[in-house]
Amino acid sequence: MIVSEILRGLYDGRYVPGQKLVESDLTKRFGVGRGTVREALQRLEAEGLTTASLHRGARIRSFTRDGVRDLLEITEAIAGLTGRLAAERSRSTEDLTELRGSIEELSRLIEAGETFASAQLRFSILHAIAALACNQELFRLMPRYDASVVRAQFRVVFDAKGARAELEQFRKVLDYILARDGDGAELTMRKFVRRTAVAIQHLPDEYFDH
Amino acid sequence: MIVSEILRGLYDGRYVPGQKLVESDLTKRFGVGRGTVREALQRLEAEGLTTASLHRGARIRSFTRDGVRDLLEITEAIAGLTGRLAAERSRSTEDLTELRGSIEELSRLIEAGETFASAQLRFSILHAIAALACNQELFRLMPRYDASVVRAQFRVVFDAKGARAELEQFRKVLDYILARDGDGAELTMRKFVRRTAVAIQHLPDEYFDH
DNA sequence: TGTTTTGTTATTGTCCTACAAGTTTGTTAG
DNA sequence: CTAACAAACTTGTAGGACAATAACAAAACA
Repeated sequence: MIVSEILRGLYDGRYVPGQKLVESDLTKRFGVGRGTVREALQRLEAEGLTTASLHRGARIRSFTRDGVRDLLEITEAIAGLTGRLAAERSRSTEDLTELRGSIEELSRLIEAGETFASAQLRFSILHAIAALACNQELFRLMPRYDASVVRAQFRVVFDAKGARAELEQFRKVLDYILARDGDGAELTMRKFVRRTAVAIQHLPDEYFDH
Repeated sequence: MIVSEILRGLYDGRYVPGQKLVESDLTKRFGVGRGTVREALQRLEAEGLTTASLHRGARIRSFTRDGVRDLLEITEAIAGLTGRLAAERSRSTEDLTELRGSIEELSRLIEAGETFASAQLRFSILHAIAALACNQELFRLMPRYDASVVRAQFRVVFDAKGARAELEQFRKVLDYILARDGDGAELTMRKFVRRTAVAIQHLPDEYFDH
């Protein structure tokens, strides 16, 4: 699939924010028709990974300082809602124990330096929390790939230290969910995003698009 | 544009939730190629107006009871954020006076029974509030058309009485924005959505998809 | 030299046709 | 009435053609 391949390429640096995606290149690269490529590009745009303008084609998104602030403001609100709903609505105890298991595995992966695997597991943990929230619409919003662009563009922020801090937040959220404390879960999820937002805003200008 | 035409058709009942959208019909109806139709359908799906499944094509979305609850939970969070940011960040006084003018005009349109015009103005008021929030990402989320489906499917809820209640909420939000009261603006915007959600949940089963 | 104009090229937007893959509908036999 | 089968329809995908536009390079001019 073109979309997942570009995502993967974004992770390991083959694609970088701002890069142009030319249709004819992609048809050759993936051996598919132009229609298929165009559909993939549209999907990428809908999910926030690229921006397109008329007769100019698609580029991988590149955030300005304000742009990433705006995105993370919304992400914070959505993450908070997810935490709250998970705490207030989760019923399945087996999902919760599975979540605890995933968190501990993430801890191992981080310490082992398995960055790609831990990024994937991190995503699946967020997905699991969204599942606890029993809200299907969250799944329509969650796989938005703009988060992947943020991680690619501000890679320095997502180091092992940040990962450990995130891990701690995951543990706290899980406790709040178990305690059915909606306020606590919301606040923790929000802090989890805001910590990232603050770290990014502290970066110097050269990390941002202009 | 196909998208806007279908939106319009959804408003005045030519398209109804659950209805199938066949590519060949649309090519004839709009006199465009199949590729163009497919792109339009994809855009509609990305924006939540239709759902598509493999080899079965696209249908206009039809909400279950839980589905619309889920959607409005998220809408409430986003609307709350919009209100908060508008109160905390708005600087331009001319935008504010223009907003006040739009609200008064909406009042006139509602009393005159101009339902389509008032629906459009209502949308542009929400847009104006989002503009006050100074967050470009909100504009990427706002034009999601799933709200149009909700209005089409649960039409009875959006009557003149509801419109007047909304109007009152708009006035309150504007006051909170002028007072730079983020908490008040957030709460009012949230109530504004929740009122709709509650009204919809009170409808009998036959209004919902199963 | 620097700037404006013009022409070339590359890319996208849209259309068309064709065929394979899959779903839905209709028919017939049991 | 049900199940199996066949036909018709719809979608998914490939590939080609053409016009519209943008990006770039070259030429003309001040």
